[in-house]
Amino acid sequence: MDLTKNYDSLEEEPRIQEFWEKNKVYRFDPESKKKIFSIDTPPPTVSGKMHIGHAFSYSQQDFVARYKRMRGFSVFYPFGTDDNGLATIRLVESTKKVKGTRMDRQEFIDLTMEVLNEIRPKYIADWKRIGTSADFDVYYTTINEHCRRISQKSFIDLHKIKRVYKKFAPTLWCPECHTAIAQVELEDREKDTTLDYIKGKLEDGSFIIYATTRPELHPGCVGISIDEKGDYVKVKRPDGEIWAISKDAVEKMEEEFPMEIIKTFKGSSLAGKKVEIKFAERPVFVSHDISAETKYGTGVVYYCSYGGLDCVQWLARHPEAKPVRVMDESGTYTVGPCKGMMSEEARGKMLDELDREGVLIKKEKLHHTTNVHERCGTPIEYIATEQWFIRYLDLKDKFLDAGSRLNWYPPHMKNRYDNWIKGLQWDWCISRQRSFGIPIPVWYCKKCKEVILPDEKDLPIDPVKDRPKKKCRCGSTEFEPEKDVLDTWATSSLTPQIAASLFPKIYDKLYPMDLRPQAHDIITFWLFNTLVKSQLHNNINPWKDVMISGWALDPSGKKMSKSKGNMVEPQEVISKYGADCLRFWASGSKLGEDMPFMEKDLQTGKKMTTKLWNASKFSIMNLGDYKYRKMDAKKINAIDMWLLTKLNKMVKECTEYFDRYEYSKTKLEAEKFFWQSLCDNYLEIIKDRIYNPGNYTKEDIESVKFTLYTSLLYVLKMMAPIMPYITEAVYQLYFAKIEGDKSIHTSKWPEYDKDFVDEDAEKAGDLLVDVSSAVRKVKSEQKLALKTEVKKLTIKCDNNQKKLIEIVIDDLKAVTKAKEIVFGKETDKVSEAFNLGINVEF
RNA sequence: GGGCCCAUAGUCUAGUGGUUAUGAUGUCACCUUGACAUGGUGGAGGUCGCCGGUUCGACUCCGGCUGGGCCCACCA
Repeated sequence: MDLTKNYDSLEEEPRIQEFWEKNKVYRFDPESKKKIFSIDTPPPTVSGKMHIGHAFSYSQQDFVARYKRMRGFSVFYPFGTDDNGLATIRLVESTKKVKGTRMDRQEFIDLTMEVLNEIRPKYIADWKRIGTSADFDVYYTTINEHCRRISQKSFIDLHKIKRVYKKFAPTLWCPECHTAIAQVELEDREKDTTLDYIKGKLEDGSFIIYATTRPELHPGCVGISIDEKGDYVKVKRPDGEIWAISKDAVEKMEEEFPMEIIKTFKGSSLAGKKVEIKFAERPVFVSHDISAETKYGTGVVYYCSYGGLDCVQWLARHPEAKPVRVMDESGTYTVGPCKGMMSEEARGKMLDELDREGVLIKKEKLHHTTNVHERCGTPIEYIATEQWFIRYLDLKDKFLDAGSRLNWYPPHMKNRYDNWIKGLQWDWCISRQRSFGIPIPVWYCKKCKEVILPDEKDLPIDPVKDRPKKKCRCGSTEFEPEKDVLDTWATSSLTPQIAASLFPKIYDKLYPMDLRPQAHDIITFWLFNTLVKSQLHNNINPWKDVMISGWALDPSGKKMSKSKGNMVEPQEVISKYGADCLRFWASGSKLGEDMPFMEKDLQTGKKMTTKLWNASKFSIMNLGDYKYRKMDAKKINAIDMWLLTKLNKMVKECTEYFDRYEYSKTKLEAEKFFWQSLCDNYLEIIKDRIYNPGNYTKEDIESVKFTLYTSLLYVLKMMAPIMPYITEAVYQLYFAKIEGDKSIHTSKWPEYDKDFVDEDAEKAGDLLVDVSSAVRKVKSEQKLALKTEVKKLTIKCDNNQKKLIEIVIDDLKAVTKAKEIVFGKETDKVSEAFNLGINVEF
């Protein structure tokens, strides 16, 4: 770089990045005596490409990391990738055109590892390119040996304290992925379907009418419920048929189905009645249940194993009803007329069958939301299988309490956490029926079925390949391996422990961590799960602070998604504007707020870069061979003191903002100081001193150079966390050799210095700016160039103002090009905008 | 249905119990001045979503409403 050129971020940034890497500027030194600030960096899921939302929130995290580093902390800022989950499997399946469930287990594992090793470096390169100041040597992938060991140890430890258990129970199941999934992996999908009204035959020949959205589950019907306190009726149809429905339902149905009430009674008199349900294995009995309400449907609910969470809960309340298995792991029906079909197809078939049997009376159009698996969009089923769970529903209060001990930035994000916990319905299902992932470290004794756990020192293990080192308690040496793997969240919920144990000697200094930065969409997944693990294992919170970023939205403020095709790729943006511009944009949103992505905002960052470069160019050229030494505040010129006062106040504010993770306000203040005070005014004011040093004393020149040097350096430092490239470029060009730090990013954050704060000087300078502004306005109105000389400038003001202006009168003359300045009353032009009037004679 | 967030010039946005309501972008006029035309100066553009209340005074605090967003639940 040299001063004559324009700054080209596209050319310079890769070079600067290389400089950082070569000099290991962001290296974490475990031996350092500095106080540690540890960050629980989110490990992005390796999925091909970084998206703009990543660029947005990772930039925001990085502002903080860089700030803390400059504040003198030894910043522990590791980097990991999350690559053991379903997302990875899907990536491999789609790029290699294979299907994990149909491949040999080991072959698929090998293939997946191969793909990961190939794409990972390219993927990480995007994070480096946006200027992430993590130490990329402090690295983990959630599938590597280190993570496998810690994750398996976590399983074993929780098993020992009986927090992990295995149970045959209905589970959320994805028929497409062939695996159990967790509540948090569900997504809503709007759907048009029908609510089907069906007749069940009572023993007296009358019919009880129930409505369902899942008629295909008839073979699995296990019961019918009503509200025992509700009002029900028997009605007579024109053809003589007798129906039993709730009283409330009559109103809704009688228009379409003429009916005459012949008897009114309480729901309780239906209880115990036997009902013949078509295609059900055996007759079911009417029972009371709290979930049945007369005002919904017909007031009669039919329950299947398993139509949904409600059915699962109903079965738990009705132990007399035994579940019937109707489908296999692929969601295929194994019994009844729909044998061999999946739910969608089965629904149509079953409706035809029911119609033919004469029990289908009505199909009502219904628009509702169903749960689908977020990874593949497949409607989920509930299937009873054997799964491993972490038992935590009993600890809701503990987690709520732990959550309230975290410092939330911004505070209202805690509500999402609380809301989630209050709504939890299931223990945490951690087993997945996949071949790729961290194996659940368990064998079963073939003889006595006892669970055999490996020794901690042997971890990680793969029970399919490895064998237990000792006999079962019953003496048997025959074992069955557990084939399931752990859900990826079971591992990624251990990132603080995973990262900290990369440096075992200082583990206690790293964990619990200082900060968890992340976006708001995964509060319920990652944040909550991490807290759970830390509480279960160590009874402590995993971090002190959590900082929640918002999302990057599309230009019209809509969420970006692949399906909508409104994604913006950061790579494109960077190759056009550079990383500083992207980061500048990301710094414009308040923490936690979503922000629409608009290309013109990148232009603003570009302008900022150019302005920083040009102002630096001007300053450096004119500082010449200036030897910096701290000046005595008493020897500083008034107008210089004006700027230094503003500078110090800005430093104080910006520091306070950054300590609260309010990087956007820091940026705002620093930008305002730089553009308005420094560039628009100060640089113009001092030009006469700079260009005509002969007209000034040595002290005047020393003062201006000291001020210019300090202000520019401070501005660069304040902006360094946000725009790390341009600030580094200028620092290297000029300041590095004087200041002695190898990088601006390891230099010290400026400190507020009260010696350089002078209220009178600030007021005087402000008056100067007001007057010169008014003069500019006059010149502009008269269509004159700003350099036009003023013969006589008259200022009308009070005595206090006069005294202040006199302090800076030479600078005022210089900046307004006024030959003469007088104070007086003979103003004929009073500017409305100012509380002082001026008169300008040319 | 529950919870949370948001509403400020055409667009995006800052902000505070009393100022002339911030900045960007766009727009209009002027200025090619020895850092910068990727610039500078100035102008126009707002009943701060609506309705009440508290207050001497509300864009700001409180309540309600409307609209938008997010999270959660449910729709048998």
